[in-house]
Amino acid sequence: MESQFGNKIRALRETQHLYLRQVAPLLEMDTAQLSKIEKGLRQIKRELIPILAEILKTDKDQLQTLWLADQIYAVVKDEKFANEAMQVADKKINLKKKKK
Amino acid sequence: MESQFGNKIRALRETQHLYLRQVAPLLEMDTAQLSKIEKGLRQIKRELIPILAEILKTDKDQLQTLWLADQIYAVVKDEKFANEAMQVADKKINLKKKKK
DNA sequence: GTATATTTGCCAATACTTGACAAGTCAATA
DNA sequence: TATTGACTTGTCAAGTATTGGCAAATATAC
Repeated sequence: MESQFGNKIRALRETQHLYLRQVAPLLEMDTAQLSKIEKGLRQIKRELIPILAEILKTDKDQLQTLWLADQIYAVVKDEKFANEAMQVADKKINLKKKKK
Repeated sequence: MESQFGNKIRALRETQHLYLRQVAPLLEMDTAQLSKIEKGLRQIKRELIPILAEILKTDKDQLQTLWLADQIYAVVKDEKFANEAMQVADKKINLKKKKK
Protein backbone atom coordinates (compact mmCIF):
# COMPACT_ATOMS: atom_id res chain seq x y z
CA MET A 1 0.00 0.00 0.00
CA GLU A 2 2.85 2.39 0.61
CA SER A 3 4.06 4.57 -2.20
CA GLN A 4 7.39 5.97 -3.22
CA PHE A 5 5.78 9.32 -3.82
CA GLY A 6 4.24 9.33 -0.39
CA ASN A 7 7.43 8.33 1.31
CA LYS A 8 9.31 11.03 -0.51
CA ILE A 9 7.01 13.88 0.33
CA ARG A 10 6.74 12.79 3.92
CA ALA A 11 10.53 12.73 4.20
CA LEU A 12 10.79 16.15 2.62
CA ARG A 13 8.11 17.58 4.84
CA GLU A 14 9.70 16.20 7.97
CA THR A 15 13.21 17.35 7.26
CA GLN A 16 11.76 20.81 6.80
CA HIS A 17 9.87 20.61 10.08
CA LEU A 18 6.55 21.28 8.48
CA TYR A 19 3.31 19.91 9.88
CA LEU A 20 0.47 18.40 7.90
CA ARG A 21 -1.58 21.21 9.34
CA GLN A 22 0.68 23.69 7.59
CA VAL A 23 0.98 21.99 4.23
CA ALA A 24 -2.53 20.64 3.74
CA PRO A 25 -4.31 23.99 3.44
CA LEU A 26 -1.89 25.09 0.75
CA LEU A 27 -3.18 22.18 -1.28
CA GLU A 28 -6.75 22.95 -0.27
CA MET A 29 -7.25 19.69 1.56
CA ASP A 30 -7.47 18.62 5.17
CA THR A 31 -4.74 16.89 7.13
CA ALA A 32 -6.49 13.55 6.94
CA GLN A 33 -6.29 13.57 3.19
CA LEU A 34 -2.68 14.56 3.07
CA SER A 35 -1.86 11.97 5.67
CA LYS A 36 -3.47 9.31 3.50
CA ILE A 37 -1.58 10.52 0.47
CA GLU A 38 1.70 10.29 2.31
CA LYS A 39 0.86 6.77 3.36
CA GLY A 40 -0.18 5.77 -0.12
CA LEU A 41 -3.83 5.28 0.74
CA ARG A 42 -4.98 7.99 -1.61
CA GLN A 43 -3.79 9.48 -4.85
CA ILE A 44 -2.84 13.08 -5.06
CA LYS A 45 -4.29 14.89 -8.05
CA ARG A 46 -1.69 15.25 -10.70
CA GLU A 47 -2.11 18.99 -10.95
CA LEU A 48 -1.20 19.43 -7.31
CA ILE A 49 2.26 17.97 -7.76
CA PRO A 50 3.93 21.15 -9.01
CA ILE A 51 2.38 23.11 -6.16
CA LEU A 52 3.60 20.59 -3.67
CA ALA A 53 7.05 20.62 -5.21
CA GLU A 54 7.18 24.32 -4.64
CA ILE A 55 6.01 24.05 -1.05
CA LEU A 56 8.62 21.42 -0.34
CA LYS A 57 11.27 23.21 -2.37
CA THR A 58 12.02 20.22 -4.46
CA ASP A 59 12.19 19.25 -8.11
CA LYS A 60 8.76 18.80 -9.59
CA ASP A 61 9.96 16.48 -12.31
CA GLN A 62 11.33 14.08 -9.79
CA LEU A 63 8.09 14.08 -7.83
CA GLN A 64 6.13 13.55 -11.00
CA THR A 65 8.34 10.65 -11.93
CA LEU A 66 7.84 9.00 -8.57
CA TRP A 67 4.14 9.56 -8.77
CA LEU A 68 4.03 7.98 -12.21
CA ALA A 69 6.16 5.07 -11.06
CA ASP A 70 3.56 4.42 -8.37
CA GLN A 71 0.80 4.40 -10.97
CA ILE A 72 2.69 1.88 -13.05
CA TYR A 73 3.46 -0.22 -10.05
CA ALA A 74 -0.18 -0.31 -9.05
CA VAL A 75 -1.06 -1.75 -12.43
CA VAL A 76 1.60 -4.44 -12.59
CA LYS A 77 2.30 -5.37 -9.02
CA ASP A 78 0.59 -8.75 -8.90
CA GLU A 79 1.22 -9.67 -12.47
CA LYS A 80 3.38 -12.58 -13.43
CA PHE A 81 4.42 -10.98 -16.68
CA ALA A 82 5.08 -7.52 -15.36
CA ASN A 83 8.55 -7.36 -16.81
CA GLU A 84 7.55 -8.59 -20.21
CA ALA A 85 4.62 -6.19 -20.33
CA MET A 86 6.84 -3.28 -19.37
CA GLN A 87 9.14 -4.13 -22.21
CA VAL A 88 6.26 -4.22 -24.65
CA ALA A 89 4.93 -0.92 -23.35
CA ASP A 90 8.38 0.61 -23.44
CA LYS A 91 8.80 -0.31 -27.05
CA LYS A 92 5.56 1.39 -27.91
CA ILE A 93 6.48 4.55 -26.05
CA ASN A 94 9.74 4.84 -27.84
CA LEU A 95 8.14 4.24 -31.18
CA LYS A 96 5.80 7.09 -30.41
CA LYS A 97 8.66 9.37 -29.48
CA LYS A 98 10.42 8.67 -32.73
CA LYS A 99 7.36 9.62 -34.70
CA LYS A 100 7.33 13.19 -33.49
CA MET B 1 -6.98 4.67 -28.77
CA GLU B 2 -6.07 1.42 -30.42
CA SER B 3 -4.63 -1.35 -28.37
CA GLN B 4 -2.15 -4.09 -28.96
CA PHE B 5 -4.43 -6.54 -27.25
CA GLY B 6 -7.34 -5.55 -29.44
CA ASN B 7 -5.32 -5.77 -32.60
CA LYS B 8 -4.06 -9.18 -31.65
CA ILE B 9 -7.39 -10.73 -30.89
CA ARG B 10 -8.95 -9.26 -33.98
CA ALA B 11 -6.17 -10.70 -36.09
CA LEU B 12 -6.58 -14.09 -34.46
CA ARG B 13 -10.32 -14.05 -34.88
CA GLU B 14 -10.11 -13.09 -38.52
CA THR B 15 -7.54 -15.66 -39.51
CA GLN B 16 -9.82 -18.26 -37.96
CA HIS B 17 -12.81 -16.92 -39.87
CA LEU B 18 -14.83 -16.35 -36.76
CA TYR B 19 -17.46 -13.64 -36.50
CA LEU B 20 -18.03 -11.34 -33.56
CA ARG B 21 -21.45 -12.89 -33.44
CA GLN B 22 -19.84 -16.25 -32.77
CA VAL B 23 -17.24 -15.20 -30.25
CA ALA B 24 -19.13 -12.58 -28.25
CA PRO B 25 -21.71 -14.94 -26.72
CA LEU B 26 -18.96 -17.22 -25.46
CA LEU B 27 -17.75 -14.26 -23.43
CA GLU B 28 -21.30 -13.36 -22.44
CA MET B 29 -21.28 -10.02 -24.17
CA ASP B 30 -22.83 -8.59 -27.31
CA THR B 31 -21.02 -7.95 -30.56
CA ALA B 32 -20.91 -4.24 -29.95
CA GLN B 33 -18.88 -4.72 -26.81
CA LEU B 34 -16.45 -7.10 -28.37
CA SER B 35 -16.08 -4.81 -31.32
CA LYS B 36 -15.16 -2.00 -29.00
CA ILE B 37 -12.69 -4.18 -27.16
CA GLU B 38 -10.99 -5.10 -30.40
CA LYS B 39 -10.75 -1.45 -31.32
CA GLY B 40 -9.42 -0.49 -27.93
CA LEU B 41 -12.46 1.53 -26.94
CA ARG B 42 -13.27 -0.74 -24.02
CA GLN B 43 -11.34 -2.89 -21.61
CA ILE B 44 -11.95 -6.57 -21.46
CA LYS B 45 -12.28 -7.93 -17.97
CA ARG B 46 -9.11 -9.60 -16.92
CA GLU B 47 -10.80 -12.85 -16.06
CA LEU B 48 -12.12 -13.24 -19.58
CA ILE B 49 -8.66 -13.38 -21.09
CA PRO B 50 -8.04 -17.08 -20.45
CA ILE B 51 -11.44 -17.92 -21.89
CA LEU B 52 -10.73 -15.85 -24.95
CA ALA B 53 -7.33 -17.47 -25.34
CA GLU B 54 -9.01 -20.81 -25.45
CA ILE B 55 -11.59 -19.70 -27.97
CA LEU B 56 -8.88 -18.31 -30.20
CA LYS B 57 -6.56 -21.25 -29.56
CA THR B 58 -3.72 -19.04 -28.49
CA ASP B 59 -1.38 -18.63 -25.57
CA LYS B 60 -3.10 -16.98 -22.64
CA ASP B 61 0.12 -15.66 -21.18
CA GLN B 62 0.88 -13.76 -24.32
CA LEU B 63 -2.58 -12.24 -24.39
CA GLN B 64 -2.29 -11.30 -20.75
CA THR B 65 1.04 -9.66 -21.39
CA LEU B 66 -0.36 -7.60 -24.23
CA TRP B 67 -3.32 -6.61 -22.14
CA LEU B 68 -1.05 -5.53 -19.33
CA ALA B 69 1.18 -3.61 -21.70
CA ASP B 70 -1.89 -1.68 -22.80
CA GLN B 71 -2.69 -0.83 -19.20
CA ILE B 72 0.79 0.46 -18.64
CA TYR B 73 0.74 2.39 -21.85
CA ALA B 74 -2.53 4.06 -20.91
CA VAL B 75 -0.92 5.33 -17.72
CA VAL B 76 2.28 6.69 -19.22
CA LYS B 77 1.41 7.67 -22.74
CA ASP B 78 1.39 11.43 -22.37
CA GLU B 79 4.03 11.60 -19.70
CA LYS B 80 7.33 13.25 -20.28
CA PHE B 81 9.11 11.01 -17.83
CA ALA B 82 7.55 7.76 -18.90
CA ASN B 83 10.88 6.05 -19.37
CA GLU B 84 12.30 7.18 -16.08
CA ALA B 85 9.15 6.17 -14.25
CA MET B 86 9.20 2.76 -15.86
CA GLN B 87 12.72 2.26 -14.65
CA VAL B 88 11.77 3.22 -11.14
CA ALA B 89 8.76 0.91 -11.22
CA ASP B 90 10.85 -1.88 -12.69
CA LYS B 91 13.35 -1.62 -9.90
CA LYS B 92 10.61 -1.96 -7.34
CA ILE B 93 9.10 -4.99 -9.04
CA ASN B 94 12.38 -6.77 -9.10
CA LEU B 95 13.07 -5.95 -5.50
CA LYS B 96 9.76 -7.50 -4.66
CA LYS B 97 10.57 -10.62 -6.62
CA LYS B 98 13.83 -11.06 -4.79
CA LYS B 99 12.08 -10.92 -1.46
CA LYS B 100 10.05 -14.03 -2.06
C1' DG C 1 -33.02 -3.92 -53.34
C1' DT C 2 -31.85 -7.72 -49.07
C1' DA C 3 -28.87 -9.96 -45.82
C1' DT C 4 -25.10 -10.27 -42.82
C1' DA C 5 -21.24 -8.23 -40.19
C1' DT C 6 -19.57 -4.64 -37.80
C1' DT C 7 -19.59 -0.03 -35.75
C1' DT C 8 -21.36 3.92 -33.41
C1' DG C 9 -24.03 6.70 -30.17
C1' DC C 10 -26.47 7.01 -26.28
C1' DC C 11 -27.49 6.66 -21.47
C1' DA C 12 -28.98 4.09 -17.33
C1' DA C 13 -26.79 1.12 -14.22
C1' DT C 14 -22.85 -0.05 -11.78
C1' DA C 15 -18.48 0.45 -9.78
C1' DC C 16 -14.77 3.20 -8.10
C1' DT C 17 -12.67 7.21 -5.92
C1' DT C 18 -12.80 11.22 -3.30
C1' DG C 19 -13.89 14.78 0.20
C1' DA C 20 -15.32 15.90 4.53
C1' DC C 21 -15.94 15.16 9.10
C1' DA C 22 -15.67 12.89 13.59
C1' DA C 23 -13.44 10.09 16.52
C1' DG C 24 -9.40 7.69 17.41
C1' DT C 25 -4.30 6.86 18.77
C1' DC C 26 0.10 8.39 20.30
C1' DA C 27 3.71 11.17 22.57
C1' DA C 28 5.09 14.90 25.23
C1' DT C 29 4.49 17.41 29.28
C1' DA C 30 2.25 20.09 32.83
C1' DT D 1 -3.22 11.46 34.91
C1' DA D 2 -5.46 15.37 32.26
C1' DT D 3 -4.36 18.30 28.38
C1' DT D 4 -2.53 19.49 24.11
C1' DG D 5 -0.88 18.90 19.48
C1' DA D 6 0.13 15.94 15.54
C1' DC D 7 -1.35 12.52 13.02
C1' DT D 8 -4.37 8.49 11.72
C1' DT D 9 -8.47 5.92 10.91
C1' DG D 10 -13.31 4.93 9.76
C1' DT D 11 -17.38 6.07 7.61
C1' DC D 12 -20.22 7.41 4.05
C1' DA D 13 -22.42 10.74 0.88
C1' DA D 14 -21.11 12.91 -3.25
C1' DG D 15 -18.67 12.93 -7.26
C1' DT D 16 -16.41 10.42 -11.36
C1' DA D 17 -15.62 6.96 -14.37
C1' DT D 18 -16.66 2.74 -16.63
C1' DT D 19 -19.69 -0.64 -18.38
C1' DG D 20 -23.61 -3.05 -20.47
C1' DG D 21 -27.25 -3.14 -23.46
C1' DC D 22 -29.89 -1.57 -27.01
C1' DA D 23 -31.03 0.77 -31.36
C1' DA D 24 -29.61 2.86 -35.25
C1' DA D 25 -26.02 3.55 -38.63
C1' DT D 26 -22.65 1.91 -41.78
C1' DA D 27 -20.25 -1.38 -44.76
C1' DT D 28 -19.84 -5.17 -47.79
C1' DA D 29 -21.50 -8.78 -50.63
C1' DC D 30 -24.87 -10.66 -53.45
